[in-house]
Amino acid sequence: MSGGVEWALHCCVVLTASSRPVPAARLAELHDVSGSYLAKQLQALARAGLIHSVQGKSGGYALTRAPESISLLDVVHAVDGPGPAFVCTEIRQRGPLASPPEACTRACPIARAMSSAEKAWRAALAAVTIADLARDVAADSGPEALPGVSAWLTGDSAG
Amino acid sequence: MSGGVEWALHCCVVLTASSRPVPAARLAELHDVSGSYLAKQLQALARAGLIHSVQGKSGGYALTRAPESISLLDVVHAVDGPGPAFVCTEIRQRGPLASPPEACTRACPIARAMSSAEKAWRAALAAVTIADLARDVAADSGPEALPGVSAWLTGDSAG
DNA sequence: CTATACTCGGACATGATGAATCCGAGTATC
DNA sequence: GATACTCGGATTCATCATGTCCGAGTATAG
Repeated sequence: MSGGVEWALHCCVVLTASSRPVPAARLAELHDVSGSYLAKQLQALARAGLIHSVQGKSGGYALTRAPESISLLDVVHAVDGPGPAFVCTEIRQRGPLASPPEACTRACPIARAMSSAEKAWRAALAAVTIADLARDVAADSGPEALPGVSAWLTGDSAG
Repeated sequence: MSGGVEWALHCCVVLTASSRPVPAARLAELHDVSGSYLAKQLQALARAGLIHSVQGKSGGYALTRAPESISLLDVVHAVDGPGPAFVCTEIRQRGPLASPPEACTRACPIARAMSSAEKAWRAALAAVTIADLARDVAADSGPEALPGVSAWLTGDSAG
C-alpha cells in the first residue's frame, strides 16, 4: 500500500480542526514531510472531491463534506486508486487445458475468495470516519490537542 | 499485491489433485506462464513449509499438509510476506507539534483503524482453505476437471 | 484598476521493489 | 558409476512509488 495514505489520513484529521483553508506547505511543515510530495496526495484527495482547494493569497485546502461523512475507504480509494489489490488474470483460460469460455460464467473461485476478503477489508474501512479518528485523537492526546494544532495552522510558524 | 499470489494459489489447487510430485516446469506449462518466475513463487511456498520439494529425476513439488489445513492466508503470507500492508511511520512524533513519547503508549488511532481492517481481511482469508477452492472448482467445471488435470500433469505433454 | 504575492496544478527526474531470467548444486534413475 | 532431470539462489530488467520542479490562476493590497 502506498505510504501516502498515512499522510493523507493525518491531513484529513487535522483539517477537521480548522474551518479555514490550510496551505499544503503548512501541513507539510506540521508533519515534517516533503511539501512537494504531500501536494500530490492532496491533489488526489481534491480530485476525489473529499477536499476542495481555494486559490489566492489566503488559500489552501479544506474539507468538502462533514468529517462524519468521510470514511477511511474514501481516502484510501482517492490516494491508492479504487482498483482491487488482487487482480484475476484468468489464467484458467490459458494453457493446454484451458477452461472453455462457456464454463466461465462466474468468476473463478480464487478470484471470488480474494474479492470476498477485500470486501471485508473495505467494509471495515468504510465503517470508520474521519470524525471517529478525530475523537480518538482527542481521547488519546487530550481535548486541547486538536484546537492547539488548529491555532498553529492558522497562526505564525514561529509561535 | 504481488501477481504471483494468483499463480501460487492455482498451483496449490492443482497440486491437490495429484499425490505425486509435479515439476515446476509442468505447472508453468499448464498455466502458460514463465517457468523461471513461477519457480520463485514455489520456492517461497517451500520456505514457508506449505509444499515440499523432492529432487532427482522424478522429483517436483507436492503439498506438505492436507488441503483442509492450508488457508489462503498461509499462501498470501508465504508469497507476499507476513508484514502488514499499512505501516505506521509515527509521524505524530515528528514536526513542531510532535506528541511526546509518554503520550504514545497506544498505537495512533489511524494505525489502529488500518490494522483492524487488515485483521478482518486476514480473518476472511484464514477462513478459506485450499480444499474449499478445489471443491468450488469441481462445482464450477465439473467433477472430472481436477482428475483430468492430474492425468495431464503426470502424463505426457503431447497428450 | 493595476501590481503583487501567494496559492494550487500538472509535468519532470530518481530510487526501490516486483518481474523475469539464467546458471550452478544435488539426487533418483538407468 | 554415468546420466539426465530436478530444485535453489544470484543476477538483470521493467515498472511504479517517491520526490522535485516550474508554470497557471486568483484574492489581496495599494
